[in-house]
Amino acid sequence: MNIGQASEASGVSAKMIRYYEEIGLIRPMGRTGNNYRVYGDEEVHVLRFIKRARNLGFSLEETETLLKLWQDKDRTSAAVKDVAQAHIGDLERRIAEMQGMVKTLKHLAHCCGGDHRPNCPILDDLAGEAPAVPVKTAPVKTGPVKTGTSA
Amino acid sequence: MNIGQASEASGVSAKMIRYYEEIGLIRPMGRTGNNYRVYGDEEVHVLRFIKRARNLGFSLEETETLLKLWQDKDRTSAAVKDVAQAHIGDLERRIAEMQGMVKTLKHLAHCCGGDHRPNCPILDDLAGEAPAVPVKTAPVKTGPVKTGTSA
DNA sequence: CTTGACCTTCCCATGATGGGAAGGTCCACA
DNA sequence: TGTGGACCTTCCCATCATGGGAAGGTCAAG
Repeated sequence: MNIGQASEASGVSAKMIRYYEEIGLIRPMGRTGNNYRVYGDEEVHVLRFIKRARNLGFSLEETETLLKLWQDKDRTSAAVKDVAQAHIGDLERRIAEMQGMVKTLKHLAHCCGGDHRPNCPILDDLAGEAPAVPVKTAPVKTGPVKTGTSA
Repeated sequence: MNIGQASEASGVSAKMIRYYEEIGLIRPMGRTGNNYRVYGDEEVHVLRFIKRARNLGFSLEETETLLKLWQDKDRTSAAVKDVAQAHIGDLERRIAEMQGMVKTLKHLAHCCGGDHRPNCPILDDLAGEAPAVPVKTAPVKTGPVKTGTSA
């Protein structure tokens, strides 16, 4: 199986497969005489694992950890659960932060006429005048999570 | 006022102030004889506007739009509201996507013993076996939003 | 033998931010 | 007057995960 077929079968782009190999997330594949990478079902399975982890919002680093745990027969399910729960915490923090933004924005939008006149409470708020809702969003790192359609 | 003081007064790092100037978000500042940028209250006000917009999750591009509307006396509040509502939609999509992830992850974590044994439904799910919850997250772009403490 | 669909590597861009080097400037204090 | 430290300047690099595209090799079918 060439990289194109592995890509097709796993849902991971050829570009990304090469990248994952480059950063050591997956082992360098064997090559045919023409220098083409060769993949088997085993490799596709790994790629799908990665794909699924990414779809659940795990970073590549977390994904690597999970991948190692998956391949480690002496793992404890507690170790896996820890990774998952840390990630859940991450997501929940980011969700809360964004919900705070939405709340403020909805309030401002509600107060805004949305008509032909220039007067606008949204801009007033941004400009620091009329601090309608002094929202207190926590200092949270709202990072990646770029997921495409999930598997 | 030097860049350090403007930074202090606006909450925008000196690094970012220079960057905003470079990308044309703010006008190039005047310089003193020693080539230092000089800032006045006007500029600090603009920087705080940007800071606040960023805290509400607007991208720099959206922030630029808002900034222009703010400075345009012929704007309509409808135009501003449109930008805000598009952003609310964005945020809500991302929130929904992340909530889907959390839901799946919580279910998996719940099913996971979290003990010393290797058996783990989380890994089983990632590996494609036992597709416990075939979550259907929509293909949403869950991008930036990196906000620090809000103003 | 040509055409087109693959594959390869290499470099660049994204978005917003920080880190840090190398060098100039300014002020306060001894 | 000198000097140290706190500023400022520009320039380059890193992040994170991904895509775009160029330049060139390979292969299979027509």
